[in-house]
Amino acid sequence: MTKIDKMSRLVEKADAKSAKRARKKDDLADSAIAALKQLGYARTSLRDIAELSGVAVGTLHYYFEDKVDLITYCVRRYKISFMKEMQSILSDDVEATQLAERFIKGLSRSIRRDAETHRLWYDIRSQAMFDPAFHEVVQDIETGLIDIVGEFLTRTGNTHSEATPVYLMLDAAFRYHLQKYLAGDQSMPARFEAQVSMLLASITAAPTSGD
Amino acid sequence: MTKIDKMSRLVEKADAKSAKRARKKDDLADSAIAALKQLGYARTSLRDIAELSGVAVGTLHYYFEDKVDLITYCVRRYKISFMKEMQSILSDDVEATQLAERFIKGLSRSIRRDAETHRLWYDIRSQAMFDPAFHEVVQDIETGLIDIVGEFLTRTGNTHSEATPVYLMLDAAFRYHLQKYLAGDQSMPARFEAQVSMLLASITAAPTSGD
DNA sequence: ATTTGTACTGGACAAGTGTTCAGAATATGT
DNA sequence: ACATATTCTGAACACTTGTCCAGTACAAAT
Repeated sequence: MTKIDKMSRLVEKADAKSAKRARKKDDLADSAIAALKQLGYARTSLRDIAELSGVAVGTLHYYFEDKVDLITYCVRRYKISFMKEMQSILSDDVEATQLAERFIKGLSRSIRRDAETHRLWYDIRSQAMFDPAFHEVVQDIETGLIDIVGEFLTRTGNTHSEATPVYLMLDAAFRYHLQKYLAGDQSMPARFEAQVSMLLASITAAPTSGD
Repeated sequence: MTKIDKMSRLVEKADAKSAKRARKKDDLADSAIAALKQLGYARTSLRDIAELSGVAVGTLHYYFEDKVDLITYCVRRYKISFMKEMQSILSDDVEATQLAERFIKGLSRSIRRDAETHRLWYDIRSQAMFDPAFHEVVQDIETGLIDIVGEFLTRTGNTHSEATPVYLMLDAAFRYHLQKYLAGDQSMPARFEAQVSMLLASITAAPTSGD
């Protein structure tokens, strides 16, 4: 066995180790998300998470630096999976009008299915206004979301509309209907679809100048 | 002195009492707001507030039921003063285009001047997604804000636009630029004005159907 | 079989939390 | 002047918080 063989062996081992560690970390994150989406950032303690994960509190600190690290990891993880879902809709090979419909339907479905998880995002985004420790996650995720909206606009032939204002509009509507839905109003996902369709039509109809 | 005179005296006294108590309560609330706008809901303790107010912790409980009562009182107090400010702009006797300009300027000025206080609103609104104790304040304030937008639309001759979607748009833009402003970008209030002017133009240009 | 390293435990710690309440201080009414 | 009511205090209470770390369990390599 050559020296290089030995080295590559060691590298493989190390990779397998860190892969296993990463898997476990994600498992813990998933349990943490389940806890966080019920109580929110401030009211969920590490003990709550540990209990729900079936591990000791110390284990959480073994995989995550501190509470902020754990929470940001969770938010990132969830929001990225949501963004991938939206991306996959955008990669569908359908015409513009159908794509818009599918996109909006995807969002309203997400309100119905993952309302509790989404509120965690709004929670952290608000925290970021007070705690710079959350600036980076929020910035990253928000940039990603704007990118998706930009791609959506390109795909639907609205190259003259900017991504940011349209994202803001979608985000506002999403948040508002999510809030009402969580408060018990079952009609909100449908209303969301109607309102967004309308707004999207009026915004993309008129050309907007850049800044 | 008649019986009725005596009674009305007592009533006066009682009124003066409760008026004084109300004044003190508002004083405490103002101090509390000063503390809350720095740290946010979850991270501000009653001791922080008491210290900044120059009273003992017990005094806070003498005027407010509990922490939630105190916080909701503060948010309401601040947000109502903000709404009055906006209302006063709307009562100016100027033509439609000028009014729109003033209104937007009023909002961007509020970002500059009261950024830290506004984030408290977004904080509580997010908390409401988890804690029903905040549902009422959030609902009340949001209804008030939508009313103001409705009045604004009427005054600017946009009777065909609905208040809610326009509020959502304004809120989203406000929040977004506030967030960036708090993160250090000084150019945000100006950008906010530009973007809102643009969006308002495109939204109010196209008629929207009601639901 | 023994060493070495990783994975995990759970008790201890110091610092906080909201809330309560007996009692002191102050104001009010007579 | 006195008595009554209101306003305010701050120590005490019972809990919770994130973090740390000595020690255990387990796996892998020699």
